[in-house]
Amino acid sequence: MHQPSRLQQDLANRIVALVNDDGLAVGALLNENGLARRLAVSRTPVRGALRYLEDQGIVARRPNRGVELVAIPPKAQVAPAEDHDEWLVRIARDQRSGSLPQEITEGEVMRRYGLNRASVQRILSRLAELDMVERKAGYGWRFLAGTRDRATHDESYRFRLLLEPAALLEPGFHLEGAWIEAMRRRHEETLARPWQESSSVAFFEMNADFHEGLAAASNNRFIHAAIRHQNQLRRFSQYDWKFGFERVVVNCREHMEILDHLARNDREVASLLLRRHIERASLIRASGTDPG
Amino acid sequence: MHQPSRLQQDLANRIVALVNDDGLAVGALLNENGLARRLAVSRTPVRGALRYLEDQGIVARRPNRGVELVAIPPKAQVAPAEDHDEWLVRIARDQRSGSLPQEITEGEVMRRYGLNRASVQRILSRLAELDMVERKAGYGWRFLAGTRDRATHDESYRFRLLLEPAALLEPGFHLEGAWIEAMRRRHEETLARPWQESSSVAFFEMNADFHEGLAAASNNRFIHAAIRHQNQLRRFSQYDWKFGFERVVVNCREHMEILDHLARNDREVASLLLRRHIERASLIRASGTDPG
DNA sequence: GATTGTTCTATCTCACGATGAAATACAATA
DNA sequence: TATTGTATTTCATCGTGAGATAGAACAATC
Repeated sequence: MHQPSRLQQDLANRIVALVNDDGLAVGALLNENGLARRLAVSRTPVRGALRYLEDQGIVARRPNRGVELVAIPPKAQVAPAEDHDEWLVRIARDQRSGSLPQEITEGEVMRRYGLNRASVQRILSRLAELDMVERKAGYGWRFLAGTRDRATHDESYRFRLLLEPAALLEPGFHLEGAWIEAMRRRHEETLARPWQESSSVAFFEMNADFHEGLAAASNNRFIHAAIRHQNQLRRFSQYDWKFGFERVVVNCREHMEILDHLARNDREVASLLLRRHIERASLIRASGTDPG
Repeated sequence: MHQPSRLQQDLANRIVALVNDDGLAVGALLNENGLARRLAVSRTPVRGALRYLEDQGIVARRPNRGVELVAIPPKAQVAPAEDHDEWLVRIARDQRSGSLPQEITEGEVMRRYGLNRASVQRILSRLAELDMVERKAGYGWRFLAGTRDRATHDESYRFRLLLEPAALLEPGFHLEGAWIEAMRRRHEETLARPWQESSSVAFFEMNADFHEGLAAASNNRFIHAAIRHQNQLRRFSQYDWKFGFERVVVNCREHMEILDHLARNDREVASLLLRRHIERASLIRASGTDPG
C-alpha cells in the first residue's frame, strides 16, 4: 500500500468532486483516460489516485474492465494535504509573539521547524510578497512587524474601500444565483450554530470568501487579485482575533442584506451597503481590541 | 584585483551616493565601521566595495588610518548589475513571438537560455505572480498568453482608474517639491531631444516612474504596490511598443499639466486630469496599434 | 476499437558537498 | 580608545547524483 504523492491525493479529491458533480451512482465505471484528460494530467497519477481511493474502499478495480464506484464518497475525502500556508500562519504568529528574533537566517528557520532549505525559501519568499519580511543586504531576513499593524490597518481599509464597492459596478459584473444561495446558507448556519471560540477561523474564512467572491464576480482579474491579496494579509493578523458573537451577528446581517440586493440585481444599493459595511468594520477593528 | 561581488558593486554605488549626499570633499577620510552601520551590512563587504573603488582611483587606502577620498566620483559609477528582469522581458517576448511552445518544462528553459535550475525557478515564479504563466498539475508550466492581452487591457485601465485618481486624494498624500521638479525636467528633456525608435524604453520608464511616484506619494502602501505591479505588467507588453512622437508630446503635456496643479497643491483638479489622462491613454492604446 | 496493464523515458525533488562570500571575533596600530 | 588589519566561523549558492514520480509508448484484454 503505497503512500500517495501530493498530486495523487489532490487528484483523489478532485475525482471525488467530479463524481459528485456528475451525479454518478454506485456501480458506475470510471475511465482512466477520461479522468486524465479532464484533470489535465497523464494517466499515471490518475492511477495512483484511484489506487488510493481503492485502499479507502471508495472504488474497486475490475481487471481489464475499469474501476467501479462502490461507495458514495464523503464530501471532503482527505484534508487537502497541508499547504505551505500552515507554515506561513505559524511563522507569522511566532514572530508576533516574540518567540522569533526580528532578524533570522534560513538555516535557523530550517533547524527550528525541521524544514528543508527549499521549503524555507518558498515560505520566506511568500512572506516577502506579503511585505511581512524582507531580505537583508548580505544574507538573512528581517521581519517588518513593527511597520505593519499600525498605519497598515487603515491603509488596507482605505484600499478596499476604493475597490470593493466599485467591483459591484464593473461592466462585466456577474454573480451566479447558486453562489448567492450557497453563501446565504453559510451565513444562516453560522448564525444558527452555537458560538464558540474555535469558530473564529471558520468565520474568518466565510468572511474572506464573501468578499473574494464579490471581487471575482466583477470579472476584473486585477480587482479580484488585489482583494485576494488583502484576504491573505488579513488572514495572518486576524486568525488569532477573537470575535464576539454580537459582532458576528451584525456582520452576517450586513452581508445578507447585500446578498438580497444582489439577488435582485440592485447593484447600486448593494455597492453603497458594501461601502458602509467596510467603513463600519474598519472602525470596530480599529478600536483597540485587535491584539496584533 | 578581485572581481567584486554583486553586493559589493551595489555597496560601491551606494557609498558614492552617500559621499555625494554628505557633500564630502577630496581628502575626506571614510570610516569602515560607520559605512557598515549606515549600509546595514558588516564590514567585510564594505571593505570589498572600498577595494573596488580603490581600483577605480576613487579612494586610496592610508594604512591603519582610513580610506581617503581622492577623486570626485562620477554619478552612476557602475551600471546596477543586471537583474532577473532582463530575462523576464526576454522570455515574455519569445513566447509572444511564438518561438517558445505554450507548455514548457524547467529543463527546456534551462537548456535554451543556459540558466541553472534555481534561476529558472525564480524567473518562472515571478512570471506566475504576474499571471503570465502557471504551473501545470504534474510538472511543467503553461503560458497564459491567449487569455491575456484581450480583455486584460481594459481591465487593467479600469483598475488603474479606480486607484490612481484616488491616490491623489488620500489623506496622507504628500509629494516632495524636488520630485516634481526632477520629473518636470525629465519631461522637458524628452520633448527637447530628437525622437528615435530606441527612445521607446526610456519613454516607457519615465511614464512608469511618473505614475508610480504619484502612487507612492499617497502614502498608502497598497495603492503603491498595486500600481507598481501594473507597471511591471505593462513593461512586458509595451517594451516593444513603438510610440509615435505625437503621442509622446500629448502624453508629456498632460503629465506636466498635472504636475503644475500638484505643485500648487491643487489635488482635486490634478486628480480629475489624471483620470482623463488615463481614460485617453486607454482609448488610444486600445485602437489596435498595439502589437501585443 | 476502446480500455486497462506494462514498460520505458523524461522530469522533478531532495540531500550532500564544495565553493565563495558575509558576519564576527580578535589582534595590531595610530 | 577608536579604527583598521587579520583570522575564524557561519551562511547561502551552485553543481551533482540518487530516488521518486509524471509522461508516453506499446502490449494485452475485453
